Amino acid sequence: MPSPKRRYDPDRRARILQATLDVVAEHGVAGTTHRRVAAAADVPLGSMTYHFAGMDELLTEAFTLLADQVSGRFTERLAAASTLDDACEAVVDLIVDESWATPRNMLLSYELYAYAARNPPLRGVMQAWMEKSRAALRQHFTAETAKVLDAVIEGLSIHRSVDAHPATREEVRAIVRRLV
Amino acid sequence: MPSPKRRYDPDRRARILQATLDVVAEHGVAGTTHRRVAAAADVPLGSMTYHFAGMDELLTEAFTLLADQVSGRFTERLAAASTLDDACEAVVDLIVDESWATPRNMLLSYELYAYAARNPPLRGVMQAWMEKSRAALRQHFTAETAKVLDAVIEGLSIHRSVDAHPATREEVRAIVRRLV
DNA sequence: AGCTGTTATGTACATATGTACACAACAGCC
DNA sequence: GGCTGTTGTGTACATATGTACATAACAGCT
Repeated sequence: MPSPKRRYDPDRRARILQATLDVVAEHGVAGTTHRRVAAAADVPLGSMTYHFAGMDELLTEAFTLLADQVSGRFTERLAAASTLDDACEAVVDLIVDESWATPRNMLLSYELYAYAARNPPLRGVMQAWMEKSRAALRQHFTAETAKVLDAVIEGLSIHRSVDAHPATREEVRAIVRRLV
Repeated sequence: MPSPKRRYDPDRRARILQATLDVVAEHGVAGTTHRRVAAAADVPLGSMTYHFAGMDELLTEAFTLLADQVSGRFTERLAAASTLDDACEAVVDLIVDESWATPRNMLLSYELYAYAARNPPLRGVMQAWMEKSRAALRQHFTAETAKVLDAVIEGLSIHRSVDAHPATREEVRAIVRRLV
């Protein structure tokens, strides 16, 4: 039995996962199929069942990747702030910045919430995500304030994505200021 | 041409819509099929296409019904409050009360958010829902506070549904007090 | 009763979908 | 070169699904 060298290409796997998120963003979990993902990732259909045991595994891993990416950027943005004022501004950014609370990210979050409700492993992922966000906030605020801010970020982001006339940056800033 | 008397039974239609929500709650939009809904409503498959032009119409009407029911109860709960203290307690109830922020309601909300993102008519429904909630809050609080409370209710409800150790009623009360 | 238009149902069918699996391609080693 | 075990693909197939539609059931009317 020579050197095992189990070397299946992680690149392809990663590309499929990324494509899965693209497809979910465009068609929803309901419209996500092996074929569509394969087309989006530009891999043959056979690759799907080769790399992933089934639809569940595919979606679970894709959503886990999403949580990692998003919470990573969340933490980065907050870590970049040094003063309390900076931290407040970072929070405002996380709510109103078009490059963060993008329609795509919001959409994927909704799909994740819905999917995780019926998928125990993903519930764990979401709990970890939430805890990581709070930890990032705790670098600048008290534990209590961190919890409230976390909830407000969530709620305002959602409402802004629905509202026909979303709150302006100044309004959001006023709300954040009021909370700290 | 005698009296038109178009009398097709609205009962059956309503029952199908209710069953649709049940099926969505149990299997998600992704797992909702005409056959499953028909079985849940105890009607023949043919009734599906007879009463609803297609899956889209079915889901759109079902989610619209959900929004009406939920926002109705939201408004009722707040209208029952007479003093400011009562109003605060009502808000706390809306967040922590097991009969309101039920797993089922949260789950259906997530599915609705995700679905509405790709369904323009439902976006209007959601905007109306949000506006109605804010109006109910404005009976007791200023417009600004109403907006924040609305967002906090949303965010805290979601986080409570994810959190392994959700905030207690007292903690939530403290947060609400802090905001008004 | 018979006639007529509306309401409702069972069923058939084209298509989409998840998944398995027989094979191909290929790297490493002799 | 040939041999071998692993990695990757094209394809076939059973099943699930949306939807149409030919009838049935029935209410109202004469």
